[in-house]
Amino acid sequence: MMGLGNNPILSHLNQPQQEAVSFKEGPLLILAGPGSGKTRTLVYRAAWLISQKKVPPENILLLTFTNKAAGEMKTRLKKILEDERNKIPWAGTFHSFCAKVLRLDGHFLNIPHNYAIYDESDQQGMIKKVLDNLDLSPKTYKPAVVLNLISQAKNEMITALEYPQYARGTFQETTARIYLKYQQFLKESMALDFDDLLLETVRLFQKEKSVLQKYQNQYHWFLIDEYQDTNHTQYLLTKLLAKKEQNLTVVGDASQAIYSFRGADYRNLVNLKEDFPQLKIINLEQNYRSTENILQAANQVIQKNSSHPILNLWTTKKGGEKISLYEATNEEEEAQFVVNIIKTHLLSIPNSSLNNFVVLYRTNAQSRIIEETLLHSGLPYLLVGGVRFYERKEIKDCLAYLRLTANSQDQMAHKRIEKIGKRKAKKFFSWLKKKPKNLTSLEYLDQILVSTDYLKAFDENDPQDLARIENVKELRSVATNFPDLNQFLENVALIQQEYLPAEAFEIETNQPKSAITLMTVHAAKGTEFPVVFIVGLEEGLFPHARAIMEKDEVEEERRLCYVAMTRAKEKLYLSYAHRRFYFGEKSANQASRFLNDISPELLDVIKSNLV
DNA sequence: TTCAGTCGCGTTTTT
DNA sequence: CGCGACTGAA
Ligand SMILES: Nc1ncnc2c1ncn2[C@@H]1O[C@H](COP(=O)(O)OP(=O)(O)OP(=O)(O)O)[C@@H](O)[C@H]1O
Repeated sequence: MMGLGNNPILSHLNQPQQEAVSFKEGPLLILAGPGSGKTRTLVYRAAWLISQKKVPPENILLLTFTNKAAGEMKTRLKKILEDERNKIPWAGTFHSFCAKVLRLDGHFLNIPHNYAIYDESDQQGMIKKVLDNLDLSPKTYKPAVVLNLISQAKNEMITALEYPQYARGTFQETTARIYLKYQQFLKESMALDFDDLLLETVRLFQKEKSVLQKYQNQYHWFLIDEYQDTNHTQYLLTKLLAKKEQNLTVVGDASQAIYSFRGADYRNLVNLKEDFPQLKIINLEQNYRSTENILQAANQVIQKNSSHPILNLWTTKKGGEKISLYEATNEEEEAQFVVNIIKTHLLSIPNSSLNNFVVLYRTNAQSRIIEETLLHSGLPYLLVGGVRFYERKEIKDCLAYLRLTANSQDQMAHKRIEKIGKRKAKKFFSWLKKKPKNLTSLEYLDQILVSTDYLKAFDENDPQDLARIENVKELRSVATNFPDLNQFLENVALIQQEYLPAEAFEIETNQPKSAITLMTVHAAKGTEFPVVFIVGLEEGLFPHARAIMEKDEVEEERRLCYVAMTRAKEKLYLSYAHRRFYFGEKSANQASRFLNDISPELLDVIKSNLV
């Protein structure tokens, strides 16, 4: 046998990475900081299993944090496996996996195969309906707040029937009543919300051993990324699935846990030790992404946290450029600074691509001013997240028709169709009555568009209407990729903000267009860019005002800042504005506490010259 | 049934 | 400030 280092797969990895990739069997936890190659190791491990250990790809389950990340991992895996006619393992989020399981085997829990998946706005609509039904005011019982409590309960596997036991105080007691009715309405609608997907799958596995066995026999190897951001139900799923074969590889970093607001708990990482006593832990300490200066500054920020371990990192990229800090007078000037710097970069490095730049911010609202300034300068940008494609009126209208076509009990889709217009609804329902069976998603969509005269109301000369027509066309092109209607709707529900508009790609090459990326820090998880801007580093914004009361929440903001900084490979720009419009009011802000934690030698401070 | 105008509320972060 | 939800007029 040849030495491990000569192996075509292992030769691209350092020593501890090789150890992880070629780890024989049993539970394995890779704990490592940002840029140390965790994701890379996971991909190579899958490749190793397939090409060296001859594990059939269909026996491997790859779970990621977003479906986009799953897509990227599949692409990288294909590249590594090259000409081998290997298939690629199934890869997706916990939610997608569960959706698939319930589609197939949900009937054991009386979940029909054509169940609907309710997103945030469907959930809110449902809660409003419940409040109406129980004669409660949506002012006292804000749907978002109630939903948050219900979601927390579901994360802990507490059902509507059990919730009253745990409810404390009038608000929670009323929430218990709402929760019960909410579940009843969901059931009537044959619908599940996001949390239900996880919870019901756990219930299914616990209740119906034969189903669990079926999946345990199908999957023998489990590879899970970003484990620090899993919640309790996801932990239970991991345990149930991997218990039998024990071949579990998990990667994570507590310092990058940023989703606790959604029930995630980084302690799931160490909890694995209890449920998998054989657990082997491997640390990766070499960072391949950032310069020494960037790593040092990021480390100075995260060092203030005391609740979780902070993993060591080193790099061979000694020194590097200093971190620039810009103190702007207001948010307009801050945005102008970003644009000016990018322009300067482009001039000094003629062929440098706009894809090298990312602008990160704490809240979505901050993107507006950056967008406006970029638009004004003529520089193309790509907004990740933001007003999502699937949230546009015309798209939601089309989807409501399709949803009711798939599942006639879907109350929220029904309500929306009524709201679109009585006349169109009438036409739609008469079509639905004699609706042909077994058409493709696209055929259904086209028949609906024709029978409701949906596009007739739009005026092609009105640019806004034209955009709507274009959007519907784009929906048609997405539909061609998912001929099965249930799968199409499932994909739409689970992809949500991950969807990139077609205009983001070059027509001929299908490569992403050259553009500056704009996104929230949360959305930036797992990415890397040569040049990173973090804007709005002000007390009250980052850390956010709603997170500065509790120690745990401040620590999470700090981790968020750490994640943001460690996205940068070569150059990091930090900025804040002394004054900023907040809800239409001007407010004065101090520099973020995180900036004070970075030692001055690492910083190059640029003061606004326009004061 | 539709649309224009007003009010009020909100911004953390998202599968 | 900007958007969505609601209301009243046609
Ligand atoms: N052994 C290696 N040789 C060369 N490059 C490497 C090696 N390991 C990792 N890299 C590179 O380092 C960068 C970071 O890797 P990766 O994204 O896998 O890290 P990560 O630990 O998952 O980061 P994060 O925690 O931020 O998601 C990538 O560009 C990757 O290609």
